[in-house]
Amino acid sequence: MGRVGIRELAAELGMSISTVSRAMNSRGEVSEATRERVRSAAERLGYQPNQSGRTLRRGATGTVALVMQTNTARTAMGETFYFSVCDGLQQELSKRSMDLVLLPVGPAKDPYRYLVNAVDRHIADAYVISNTHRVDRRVELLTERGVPFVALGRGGPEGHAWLDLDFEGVAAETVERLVAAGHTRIALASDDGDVNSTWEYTRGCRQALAAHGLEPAAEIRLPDTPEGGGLLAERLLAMAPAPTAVMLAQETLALGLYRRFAEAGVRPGVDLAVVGFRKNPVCDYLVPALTTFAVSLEAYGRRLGEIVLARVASAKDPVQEVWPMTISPGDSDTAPPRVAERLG
Amino acid sequence: MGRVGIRELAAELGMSISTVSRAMNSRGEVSEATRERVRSAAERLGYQPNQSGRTLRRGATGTVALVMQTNTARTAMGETFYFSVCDGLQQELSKRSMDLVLLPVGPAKDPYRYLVNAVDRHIADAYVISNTHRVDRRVELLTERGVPFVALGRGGPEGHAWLDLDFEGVAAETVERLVAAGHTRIALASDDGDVNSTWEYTRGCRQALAAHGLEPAAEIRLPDTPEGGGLLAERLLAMAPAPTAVMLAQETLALGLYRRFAEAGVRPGVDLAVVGFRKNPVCDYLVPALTTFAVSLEAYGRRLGEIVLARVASAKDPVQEVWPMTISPGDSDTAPPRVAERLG
DNA sequence: AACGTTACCGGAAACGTTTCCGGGGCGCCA
DNA sequence: TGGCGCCCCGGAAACGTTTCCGGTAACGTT
Repeated sequence: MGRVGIRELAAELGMSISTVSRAMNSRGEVSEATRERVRSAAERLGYQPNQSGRTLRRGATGTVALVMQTNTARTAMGETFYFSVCDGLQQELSKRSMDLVLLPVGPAKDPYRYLVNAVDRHIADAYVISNTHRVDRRVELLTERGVPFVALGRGGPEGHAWLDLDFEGVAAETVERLVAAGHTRIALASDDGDVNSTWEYTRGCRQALAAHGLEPAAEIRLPDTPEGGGLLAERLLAMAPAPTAVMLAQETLALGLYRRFAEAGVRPGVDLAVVGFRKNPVCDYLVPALTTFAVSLEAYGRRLGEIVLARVASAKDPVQEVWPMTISPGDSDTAPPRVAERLG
Repeated sequence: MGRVGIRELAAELGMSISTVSRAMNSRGEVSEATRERVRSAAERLGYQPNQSGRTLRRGATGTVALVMQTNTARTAMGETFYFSVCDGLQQELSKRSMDLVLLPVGPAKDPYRYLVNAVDRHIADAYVISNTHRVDRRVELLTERGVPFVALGRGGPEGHAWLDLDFEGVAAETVERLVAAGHTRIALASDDGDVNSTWEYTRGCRQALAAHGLEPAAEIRLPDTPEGGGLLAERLLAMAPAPTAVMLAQETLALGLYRRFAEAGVRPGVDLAVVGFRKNPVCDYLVPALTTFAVSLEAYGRRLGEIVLARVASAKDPVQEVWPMTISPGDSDTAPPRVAERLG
């Protein structure tokens, strides 16, 4: 049995295809009775408007695309992040009956070229780009073409809509917390890529330290992997005087850091304070539990959805918003610095 | 400036749109010279064939959809399962210049209805469904409609293509390993959902134990979360005689299990053997490192891509394949059972 | 009774592409 | 030189839908 199109449905009902179309889309003038008749017949025959035909005529796809790097080597914890955000995003989009698709760009592909292709072929009506860089050509591309989009993360030239986590806020609060505990030699560890998020975190950290007349004891950049955490530990152990606290822009580093420290007999939370950035389920189960900052990614995704919908509706007044996070204290930064001093 | 379509490009070149189309698709009779001329002009003007128009005419979208549950509670441990598989899948699909999109189905949505909708609207030419259940209506749906698909995981009625991890093999090897070490009271912990994977794992475990005249000391089912792991520990501690080993169908359980054991003074790998299923980056950094089974998810994804392409090409001879995994020994199952006996 | 208004519906064009069909050159052979 | 086949190319139909435009019937108003 072939697929049933609008023509077949109209023939079955003995009416014109225009009426059927109107009834299905609840738009234009059509009587309530026929609308109901069409709807039930469509249900019965399993008719669904063909997406390509509709898109071709309407010029709009009714979908939003979230393009994401699936670079697994870098973002070991990345999947749950995206999934949670997607849940919230999808919830919000479905209110306007828009769909969400995810466009995975593998490590072999060039993110820019990938996006150009997607935009050219008009895959979606709006795009969410993530993992924004300090200078990001994708932002230029999308603004130039007039395609609605929201950046999940700041970066690139100004004037576009973005939503981002509160990197400075977290950095500042972390510094306050450590300084209040008496720490003065605070090291800073982050990913060695040029994603914008670590740049913001680093900047926030420097600013907050400067407010206390301090500067980072070290700024160490390495791959955002468990192995990178091991390297970080080596670097910290080699320093003299040793820092009494270390701030991690990526929690993944904590894994290797903890292990290397354990081998060296250094106890996080006792001999040295460690604070991560974003809480994930694993953080609580590290020993000692890692102090991080929690955020409802679902709510974050919902807000993202709101912004996307606003963007589709109007190109004016781009929202630029920082999303707050709340501290989730663990046992990894309870060390008073005087204990740690003995190591130096 | 409006989007440039095939008509504009043809006008610019002074030739017909049919020739342009032929040149762009390298099909039909067209001279090498004009092909080159068209290609370069397309490049220059930034022409890309409109996807909807093409799809409408061709009746094929040129994309494969991987539909995946974004049930975030489930995949709590820094997972990159889907991402890694996507990388491999995408690599393989791009050889036939097909695209990959990911369809996220949130916890609020009904996976079956979601798929029905996607298929009706002809989102993709082929589908990969994951998280297959013991009886899975989606399999029936897709076979009935004659839509090419591959199940990432067994399940549902027979006769369709699937690719799955080697649950029985892993279960058998784990049992052999534990029995060889002298264990006889082996407990089995798994997710309390009805996904097919845990069913296969459990079955393989029972079979392997039966071959030694044994049966599981317990079959404990709980939520696949860190908290579930805590519950698991409670259950194990309450048993008398206590099992000397526990097999985990999901590694996430290890997080809560380790912690609750630590609180109770029970040392995994010394007082009790623990073995997980699939290795992820965190497993190596647990203390003690969790014994699991490793698999190249990228290669797995590439194989998946091959199968999908074969499915698109021909509906005959569905591939049904189990993917091997290799043990990655940690320190969590080195306990000889005689030590553990003292607990019972 | 004539006319304007309203509510609903049908015909047909349009969206952008691919592909079938036919036709014009051109070379080759008899 | 005529006929035949081959290589390219142009015209036009088709894919399935939405929407503009016009038209009919019913109804109220003057």
